[in-house]
Amino acid sequence: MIRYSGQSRLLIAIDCIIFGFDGHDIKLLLIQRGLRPEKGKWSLMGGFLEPAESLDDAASRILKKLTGLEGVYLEQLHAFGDPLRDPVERTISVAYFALVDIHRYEKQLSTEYHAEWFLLKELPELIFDHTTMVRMARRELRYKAALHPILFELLPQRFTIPQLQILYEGIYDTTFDNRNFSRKVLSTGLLIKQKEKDKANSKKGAFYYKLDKRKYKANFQAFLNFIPNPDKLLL
Amino acid sequence: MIRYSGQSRLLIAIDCIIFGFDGHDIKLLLIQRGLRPEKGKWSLMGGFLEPAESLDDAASRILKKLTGLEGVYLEQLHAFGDPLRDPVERTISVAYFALVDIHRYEKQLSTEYHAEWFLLKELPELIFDHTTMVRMARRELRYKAALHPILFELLPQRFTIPQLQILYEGIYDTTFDNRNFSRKVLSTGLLIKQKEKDKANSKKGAFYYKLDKRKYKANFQAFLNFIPNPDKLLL
DNA sequence: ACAAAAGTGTTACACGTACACCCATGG
DNA sequence: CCATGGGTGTACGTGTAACACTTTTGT
Repeated sequence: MIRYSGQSRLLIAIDCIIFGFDGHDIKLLLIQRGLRPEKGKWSLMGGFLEPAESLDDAASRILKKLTGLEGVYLEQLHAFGDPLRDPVERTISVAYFALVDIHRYEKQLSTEYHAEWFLLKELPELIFDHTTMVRMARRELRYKAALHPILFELLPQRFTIPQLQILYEGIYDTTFDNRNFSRKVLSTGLLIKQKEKDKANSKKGAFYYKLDKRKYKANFQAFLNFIPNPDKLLL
Repeated sequence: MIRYSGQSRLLIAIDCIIFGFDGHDIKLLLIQRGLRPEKGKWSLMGGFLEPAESLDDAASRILKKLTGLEGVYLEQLHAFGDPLRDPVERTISVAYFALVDIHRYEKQLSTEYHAEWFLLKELPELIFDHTTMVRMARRELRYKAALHPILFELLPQRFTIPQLQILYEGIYDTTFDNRNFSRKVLSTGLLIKQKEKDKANSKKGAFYYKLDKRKYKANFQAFLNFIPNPDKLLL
């Protein structure tokens, strides 16, 4: 077998920043590290890249191993390669962030991996550079969510506009005018109104909506500033 | 020395997508690959990660080795890890894209690395998955440039608004209304008007401008849609 | 009846776009 | 003195934000 000579080879890890939303707060799924060093400390779910799999495949595999979920939103965030980031041995980590509907995941919490949901605003200390990863993922999520209808990935199939608003308000740590918010969201044409109402949170009740998957996929582009007709330009 | 056991270790490459602008067209700097296989075919400038350097440092080193330039805009794009992307041996490539002022670089072209500027619209066939990398970089550049004043990195210190417009028009492959364009750009307050005019391209002459570096660095956030007061929200 | 959340109507205004028109200058 | 590209003034329309007000229903 021919190989490139004279070069060093390194471990490749994948780490997953897993976001969830319980209806009130944005949460992050963490595990208690099973390996030494830092055993017992909180960590992102991760693993090593295997010889025959792509980075995306590895991220999916690792996410599934922890949550049992498939087909969730998963996107490469950044590669982290500081020489000292892992004290055991030099390791490059490719971080992915995932958006999961927290309700689809109510299983082996605290069993095999000692996994637990933490409030994004009250995270424990994390191993290595995982805090940096989370900070970058959070920033990226804010960024993307401002331009793309990505946060629907965190909601159940059926949801109300007020629920969506609480989610957005959590992401941006602010409050919006509910009247304008619902109109703006509906004006995208991405939502399909259902017949039933959610009466858990108010007396009047808020209509449920579902995402129009076709339009959702088709409208994933941006609509921007600084350029006259951005809609027509960006792919 | 303790190491993680039972895991395979891989080569890490860095590849640089280097954009330039000559006043008319957007260009990409490519080299002729010196290694087998695919020796002689066109390729992005790249190299292997060395044991003691970070990914960013490696990208800077590789960029400097080819262009002699330091302090240019350089940003991680994506990690590519398809198991078969390099036929010699499995290699993870972390791609970076760079924006350089093409005028600062008029040196050893076609000497040590057989480097050459190609029109972005007329690239030759590239080795491995480099065409995919370029496509992603181009997309990212469009995306970022629509939100951030990033394209100034491609211009010399002193430039005119019409030059800037030609650059934007090249990126988005379209034309803009020059009257509105200049006003919009000036309204950002990022430009400082100079006393001299560039009379090379018109009889009246266009004033030169310089970038207000302080404001430039301060105003690197986005101003967006979908969210009521995005300016105040995104960091 | 009342409180509380959901949602509609209306208005003011900022901003993007279009375009008539003026400016400066070299040939 | 006119052709050419640079640039200003202005008018129009769309989209966003603000907020008064109506709807619905459990207690």
